[in-house]
Amino acid sequence: MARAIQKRTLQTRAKLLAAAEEIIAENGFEALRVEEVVLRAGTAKGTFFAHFRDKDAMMDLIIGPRMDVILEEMAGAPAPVTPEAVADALMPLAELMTCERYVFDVILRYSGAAAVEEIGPIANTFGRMIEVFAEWCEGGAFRDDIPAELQAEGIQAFLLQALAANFCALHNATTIRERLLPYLSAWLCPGQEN
Amino acid sequence: MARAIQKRTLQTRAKLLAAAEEIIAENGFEALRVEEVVLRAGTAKGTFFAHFRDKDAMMDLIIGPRMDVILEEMAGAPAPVTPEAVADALMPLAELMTCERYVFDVILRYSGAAAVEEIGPIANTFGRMIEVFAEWCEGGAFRDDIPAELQAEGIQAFLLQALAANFCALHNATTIRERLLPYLSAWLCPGQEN
DNA sequence: TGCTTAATTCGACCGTGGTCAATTTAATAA
DNA sequence: TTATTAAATTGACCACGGTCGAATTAAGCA
Repeated sequence: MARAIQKRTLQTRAKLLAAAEEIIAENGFEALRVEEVVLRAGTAKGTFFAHFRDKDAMMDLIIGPRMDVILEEMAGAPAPVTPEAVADALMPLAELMTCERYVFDVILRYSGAAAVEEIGPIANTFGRMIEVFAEWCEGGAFRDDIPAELQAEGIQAFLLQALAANFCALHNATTIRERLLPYLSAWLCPGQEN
Repeated sequence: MARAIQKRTLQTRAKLLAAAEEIIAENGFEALRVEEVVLRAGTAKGTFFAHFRDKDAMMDLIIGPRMDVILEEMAGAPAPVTPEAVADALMPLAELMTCERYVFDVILRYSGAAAVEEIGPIANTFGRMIEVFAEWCEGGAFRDDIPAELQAEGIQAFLLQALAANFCALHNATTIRERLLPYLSAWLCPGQEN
């Protein structure tokens, strides 16, 4: 029969996550070593992998919620009604997503669920992102020839395009916002003196 | 003073690449092990890393040219003049880019140059891709309120969006083409009964 | 309170990418 | 031809993510 989860289990998991957050606060995501996490948490290495499928799964669990916080702030604020305002509204999320190259890689890798069974925090955030963007588009401020959800998916695609270019040697002279705005204008307000 | 590159050097490099291609042909990209490459090439492990910065750099060198072959075929063919035709024209490239999850990951990682100094084959291909797409858009078949290059970048963004969704648990019921077409129609021909 | 068994933890071990000081090879100078 | 030296190659070694069977702990039952 299925037994209840032990309190110990939750404690161990919390200790591991706390240790990870500590390391990230000190040295960034990239610098996180499983070895170091278990050392600080006072557990064995095997315990780590009993709690998280792999290192990236833990990252998913740490990065996803951070994105959610920002996303829910966006959802709570008044909907932007111009491409410029959309770009502005996206900046906090953009900043988090590009805080490190490694973070952006993890986000990309987990943006679609890694496996069919399991939709992780980041994948969920990407779904939620579409909802939030779609709500902006429902308002009627932008084009009305296509569904709001399609518009939302376009915003997401262009956001990723602009963020990826940020890490590109050829294009990183311009800022993310500068790169993003032309896309958004052309996508959300086609034909309007772009 | 600078000495000429030895013939031996080129031979070794060729042997390593040949061994890698062989392994890929047999078992796919994901299965490639550096250990196995040097074994088949008859060299030491260190030699591999004297020729390629890391394993992924070699992948860049193998995947990039494969993409180029397809891209130049696209460039040689008549330009598509409808969103449907654009989607069709993109399919061969899409198939290569998604042949393996691992391949798509490498492509994404190298699509912007990994480092400022060095623009690799895949990054080059992404630049060339914009040129080819832009030429399609110059033709005047699509919207004319924005520059052809911006249109081209949009096509690239949507291609990547559609390919990424392909690996996503939530969306992989539909085909890449099905996912791509609505984006292209809305992007290239806004306002036309989408 | 002890017994049984599922859940949890442990840590030695492995696979694989990547490093580096030492060695070998070959291009040029003497 | 021989000496010199830069380039290429070698393989033992390291770092680090991840595995697995053994040991331990605690939940439910008699």
